[in-house]
Amino acid sequence: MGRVSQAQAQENRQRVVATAARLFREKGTGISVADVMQAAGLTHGGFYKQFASKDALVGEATARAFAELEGRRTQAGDEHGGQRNAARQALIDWYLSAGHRDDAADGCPSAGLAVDMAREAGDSAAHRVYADGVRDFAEWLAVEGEDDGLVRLATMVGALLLARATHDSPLSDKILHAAHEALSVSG
Amino acid sequence: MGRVSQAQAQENRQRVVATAARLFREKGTGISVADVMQAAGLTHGGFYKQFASKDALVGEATARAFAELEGRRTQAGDEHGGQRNAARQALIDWYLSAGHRDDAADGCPSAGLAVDMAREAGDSAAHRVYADGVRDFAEWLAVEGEDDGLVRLATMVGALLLARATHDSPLSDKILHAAHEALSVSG
DNA sequence: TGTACATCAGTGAACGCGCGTTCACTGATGTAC
DNA sequence: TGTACATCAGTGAACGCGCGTTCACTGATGTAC
Repeated sequence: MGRVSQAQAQENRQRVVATAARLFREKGTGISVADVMQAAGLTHGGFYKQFASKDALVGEATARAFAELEGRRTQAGDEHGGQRNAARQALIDWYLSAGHRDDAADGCPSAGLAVDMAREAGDSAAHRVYADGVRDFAEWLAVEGEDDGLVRLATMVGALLLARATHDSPLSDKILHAAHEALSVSG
Repeated sequence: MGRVSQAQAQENRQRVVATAARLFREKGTGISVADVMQAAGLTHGGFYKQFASKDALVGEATARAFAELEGRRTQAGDEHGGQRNAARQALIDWYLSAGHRDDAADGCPSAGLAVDMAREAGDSAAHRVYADGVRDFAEWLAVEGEDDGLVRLATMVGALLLARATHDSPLSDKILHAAHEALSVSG
């Protein structure tokens, strides 16, 4: 193949991060470097020209996934003209939908990466990014003057993960519906 | 070593299942057969004399972990003389404690195995056992005539997994406390 | 109850395979003049 | 603006290692008489 332009190299690098951000959420951070590179349309040998290690990619991909989530929040805010309650409800509608359950790759990293973060060493870059992302998301979900959003987020994450784990059972839809109703009544 | 008595062989088999039930919850079902066997005090070669495959062990260990959870529920019921509300509150107290967060091996399989179930094929024995276990647990958590327990369970699982994923941050305790308060007020 | 032998739980080495990471090589890009 | 050459993104094969699984072997247990 030979050398590639600096602009092309940066584009390739970003594609690897974006691909990893999707695959880590869907399959876990255990997915191989070779699989990520192949999904990004490259061979695995070149990975270490762009990243110091797989851990470094996990850190960047985690940040990227939370940036995508923040994009969804901003979009929900824009679509509802800055009305916080309506924007929050729109995000909750998406969060507890069958679509989100069945598409972890484009979904919330608080849920998709939770177990991988729990089982990893505690002082990594990914960890700090993850904790910051969870805190920001909870703050956005908070109802001003009433709560800090942490319980609302816990209910959303728990319902989503339980629904995914029982995806082959009628229980899966029941969990989503029950959580959605609970979070729509009390707002 | 030579042959071992049938009673000893059964005891060894049960020890492997119990060890796997702990390690799968703590480290995920990705932990190796060799590691499980070593933790049970055996060499890995003999594994296939007792189990058809690693998947078979995952199925049995999942059932065992849910049986342990059922034991906790029964114990909570006994300790409160059959008073359902008090027993439920005792279990919630344990569930949302730092001790449970830091000891996944002895903890709730609904939470500890959720992501592994989500990422596995949908028609395994472990899946059916898992879905049944979640359903039973939710029913036990339900407040008769008021709800079906699914939202309560989702909040508990979500708070526990988020607390584990942020275990290196002050956010972790905050999540547990917020969820515990929410589930103690509304009962 | 004793003896002779078949059974089989557990051992330890090996299998093919995929992992994260390294490296010699390629050849278009970027740069010095 | 052209030319000569150094740079380095990407390739493809290889590394040591651990995975799930298999297998020849051991020798105490269980059983037939």
